[in-house]
Amino acid sequence: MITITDIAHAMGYTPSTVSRALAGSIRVKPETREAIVRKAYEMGYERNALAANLRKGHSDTTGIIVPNINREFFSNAIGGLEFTLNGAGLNAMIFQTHERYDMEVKALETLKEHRVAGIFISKALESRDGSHISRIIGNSIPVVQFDRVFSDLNGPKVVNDNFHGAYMATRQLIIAGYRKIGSLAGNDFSEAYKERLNGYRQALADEGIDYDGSLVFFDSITRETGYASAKKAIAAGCDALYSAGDFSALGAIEAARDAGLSVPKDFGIVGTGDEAFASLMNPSMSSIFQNPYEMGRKAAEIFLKQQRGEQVESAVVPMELRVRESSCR
Amino acid sequence: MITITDIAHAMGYTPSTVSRALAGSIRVKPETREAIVRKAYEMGYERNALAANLRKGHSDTTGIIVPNINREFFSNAIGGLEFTLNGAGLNAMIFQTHERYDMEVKALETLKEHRVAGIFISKALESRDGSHISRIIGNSIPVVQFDRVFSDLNGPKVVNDNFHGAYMATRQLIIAGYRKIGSLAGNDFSEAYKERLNGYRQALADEGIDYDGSLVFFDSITRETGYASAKKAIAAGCDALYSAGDFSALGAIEAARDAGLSVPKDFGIVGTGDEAFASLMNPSMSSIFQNPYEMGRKAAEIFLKQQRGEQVESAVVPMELRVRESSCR
DNA sequence: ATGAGAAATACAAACGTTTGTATAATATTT
DNA sequence: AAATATTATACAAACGTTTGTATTTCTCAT
Repeated sequence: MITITDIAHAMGYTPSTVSRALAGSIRVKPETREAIVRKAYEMGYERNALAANLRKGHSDTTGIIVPNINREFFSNAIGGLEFTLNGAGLNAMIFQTHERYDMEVKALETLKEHRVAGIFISKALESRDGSHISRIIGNSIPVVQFDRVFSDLNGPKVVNDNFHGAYMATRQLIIAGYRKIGSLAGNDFSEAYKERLNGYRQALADEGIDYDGSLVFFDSITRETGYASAKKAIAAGCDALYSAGDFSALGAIEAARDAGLSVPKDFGIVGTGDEAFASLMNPSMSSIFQNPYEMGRKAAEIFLKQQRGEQVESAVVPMELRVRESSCR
Repeated sequence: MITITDIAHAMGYTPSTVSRALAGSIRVKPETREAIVRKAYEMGYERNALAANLRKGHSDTTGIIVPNINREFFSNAIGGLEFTLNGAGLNAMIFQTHERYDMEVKALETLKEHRVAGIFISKALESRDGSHISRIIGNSIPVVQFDRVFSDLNGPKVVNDNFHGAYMATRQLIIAGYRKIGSLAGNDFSEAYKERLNGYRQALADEGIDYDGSLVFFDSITRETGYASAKKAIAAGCDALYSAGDFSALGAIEAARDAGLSVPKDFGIVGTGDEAFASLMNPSMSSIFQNPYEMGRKAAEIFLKQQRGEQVESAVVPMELRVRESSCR
């Protein structure tokens, strides 16, 4: 494998000059620079990023930690991150935690070992607080949190405007004529779910509907739990639900059907996340689009700003209500 | 940041001994090893993977190149790869090509710069052959191809048994009683699609149905092209389709509905890929499951084998027909 | 022609490991 | 007790860059 030293020897220069030439430094005469670049190409030189990173003390690679990459939301957020990072000459190592605390710790340790330039993280459900991040990373590596953030951990965060998303969804159901609207609120007491619940409550309040705590179901937001909770909601007389997740909304639709209710005529629903299947179902499902790609882009931009030494602050990405058949009777 | 040299100085050993102790070498006395490990922990030592990789001449990181991570297939294949690689103490850098040749080249160059231990690649549609891989990587880094492989590029490959998948799908449609069965065959003349077409033809032949080339549509397999092709197929009298993709199958269902046909009573369909929406639709869509997680695992195992110097060979992963409502009248 | 200043390049150390070889310390054999 | 074998650790180079400083070479004004 050809090194800059080989090139230097072959041309009678020193490695330092070759290094600077290849880096495009103005400290080397244009003609020599060109000659060196040409020679490097001829000799089939490939820069060793390992050595360069070691010498520089930090890597040109960043780390992304997410619960799962096979969710619409996260894969698109990664897409946005990658796009912006690549544009700045940075790469990304991706780690999945599968919602497990120990895997999150493992990922952080590996990224620390690799002296990555920065870390983007969306927390695992199992992780209660951000103390492990402080412990492992400290402030040796800039960390940008997105979507699922640790409320106790300082630093820039990119989150959705969950309050307004849930507000719009609930309001749309009310306007469509549904009267007894419950909610599948999630069981992870993260900011995101709290905010969604608040948005739901505010929408009810603004439209003069009393809040009824018995119509709010705190459970995980899977298809199964959604089905079970919706069954209870229907038994309690609900004619609509705002669900903090799309899979639980799907379960709710199934529960409504099994209860002999027609969607959207007898029962309305709006989900959250706009998973691909939401628009492909029949009837199609209304959902709140989270704009994950944009969140990824924002997170990366905040990091790049921070890297340039500029002041950074957290960002809120607006959600977008996508009204489809399931919430329009 | 603490280094092994710091630990060595603090304890009166040399860096080499500390290095060996932390690596668990038997060349250092058990008691010293333990003492060093304890001290390292106390001092908050974090190994610098950059330095270690440089010295060793290769990285503990591998590279994964896929068209897009936000497809059911690829995100799960990555999941399988990661699971196996992590178990062997390896990490992965993921790159998306977005089906573009130039991005594939870029990814390969970056991975080469990083002297990754191995590369897993599923080719971009735009890439006609594997000459760029030979050119950039040569045999400096082991490459394992999966799913979308370059037929002209040697080395281990992990592919689906596309022939049998398509065969089973077509046969199921015949057995269900459909008579004039066309195919949405894809327009990318890769092995995968060719094999699917062959499987389709063989199933027809085995059931004594004549092959009619006019019922086979070579086009990309998007929802839109699927809709358009299915429209023609219906006009030509088809009562069923085997689609080489799920999105085109979805388009076909819409085309059938718009033509006043009921699915599956008047029109049957089986897709390929088993995207999440296939099971969530109404009627649910039959599809061939590609077992991407298993493909990822296999690819990683082949790589690990190769790394151990063992003989490796390509693998074929069976597909699984998931019969649902859309193909059963 | 000479000296100052600028431009171009050389020198050398450093980043933090790993690893082959050498040496010191201990154990074993005769 | 001396010679040998074994074990434990030290020494030093190397991986391929980057970068601060020193040196040489050139340019230009005096």
